[in-house]
Amino acid sequence: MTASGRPAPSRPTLSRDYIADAALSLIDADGLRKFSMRRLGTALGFDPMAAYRYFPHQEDLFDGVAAALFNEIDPDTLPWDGAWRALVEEYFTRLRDVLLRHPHAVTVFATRPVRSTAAIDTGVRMLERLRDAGFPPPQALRVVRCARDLTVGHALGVSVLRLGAASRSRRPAASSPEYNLLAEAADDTDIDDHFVLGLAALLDGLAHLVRT
Amino acid sequence: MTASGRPAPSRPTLSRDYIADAALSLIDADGLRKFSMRRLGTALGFDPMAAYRYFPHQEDLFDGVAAALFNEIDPDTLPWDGAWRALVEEYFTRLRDVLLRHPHAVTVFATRPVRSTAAIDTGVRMLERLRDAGFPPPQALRVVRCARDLTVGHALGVSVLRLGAASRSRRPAASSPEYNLLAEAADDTDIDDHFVLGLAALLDGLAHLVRT
DNA sequence: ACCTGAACACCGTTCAAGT
DNA sequence: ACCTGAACACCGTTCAAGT
Repeated sequence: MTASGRPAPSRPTLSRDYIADAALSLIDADGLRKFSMRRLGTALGFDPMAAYRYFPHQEDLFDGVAAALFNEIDPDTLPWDGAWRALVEEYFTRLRDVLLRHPHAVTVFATRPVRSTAAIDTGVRMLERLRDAGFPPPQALRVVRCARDLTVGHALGVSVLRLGAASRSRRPAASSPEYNLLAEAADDTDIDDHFVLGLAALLDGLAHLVRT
Repeated sequence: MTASGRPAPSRPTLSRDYIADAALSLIDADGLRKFSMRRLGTALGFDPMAAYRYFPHQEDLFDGVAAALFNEIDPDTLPWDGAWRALVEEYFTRLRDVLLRHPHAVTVFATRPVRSTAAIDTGVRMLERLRDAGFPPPQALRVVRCARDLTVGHALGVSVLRLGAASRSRRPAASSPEYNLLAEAADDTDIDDHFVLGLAALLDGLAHLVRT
């Protein structure tokens, strides 16, 4: 494929997608704090500035990372032909699963809108499906935005707690009786098991927006 | 109050709270990207390393900024004696309002748990109130976590869009008919008006957890 | 035309040197 | 004992110099 005659097993052909995937891998491995454009360039086997030939700014690269995360949802295999409720639950459950698989990258996803064509097409298709199910488009948009806010907020909160648990686990000693109520309740509930409950409750509460 | 006899109108007494408030002001004014420990020190009128005498790491300072944001909720004036539903709605509505007043600081709040005594006391009080209203404490904790996830996710999403709207407003031209459904729906809905709807729906859907 | 790395203007953090 | 700023090991980004 390459014009050069080198063996070059360590120098793949660069492209925006390839670089964005490599950036995500680097973030997964070492955390967002340690990520840098320079480290990415050398990790790719090129000079430290290599990524700049494809992404003029770090922000643009992070847009690509967010798009890569979105693609991991695999939106084409969603149950588009089923009930709106099952579609929305599956979509956002997948989004949560993807984000929790990449705890170091959740903030990258949460701090920018994903405007890739895949993301826009999926958004349009979701609105169409909800409209066909009886939601006026503005209400359908509100449903999707609410579910997205819950999902992203949840993934971010869980990731923050899981990543922080290793480093600074300064949970205060259960001394005061007041603290015990919170501590005991926390010990009895997994850190992430409220998502299914919350998403179901949210959609229950929003179902009445059909034909309003 | 100070031991020195200087006029010193520009050199206030430093303290952790004072520095955290100053850091929040600096973030509000110039954005999180431009914030630095050095800029904070000089903004306070001291040497660039001044903040390190009170916060050993930037992370600790950001914990203080998050605690300052929490205090802006003014939890003591919440309707603690009213219905659980009104209490939870007011609490998270205030949290949203605080965060939207500080769009540059939302990520600081969203990326760490607030473990100040004020935050813990408020959390315990909220659980007590929900328990008295009939929620078993683990379910009460799930209710609070769901509402927090929705609120933080919402504030983050809205802040990101508002801050990004000025700089890179690359919304594609409404060319394709497919795009129009999303664009038209977006034009007809404010970027943040789904929060009241979503929080109400969520709490509607969770109310059945009482006495389960 | 593409590639490379020196250079600029910054960071967070440490710590030796002052007072 | 407290304060200060030089110094270290980095950044993102630009751009002159190479090929």
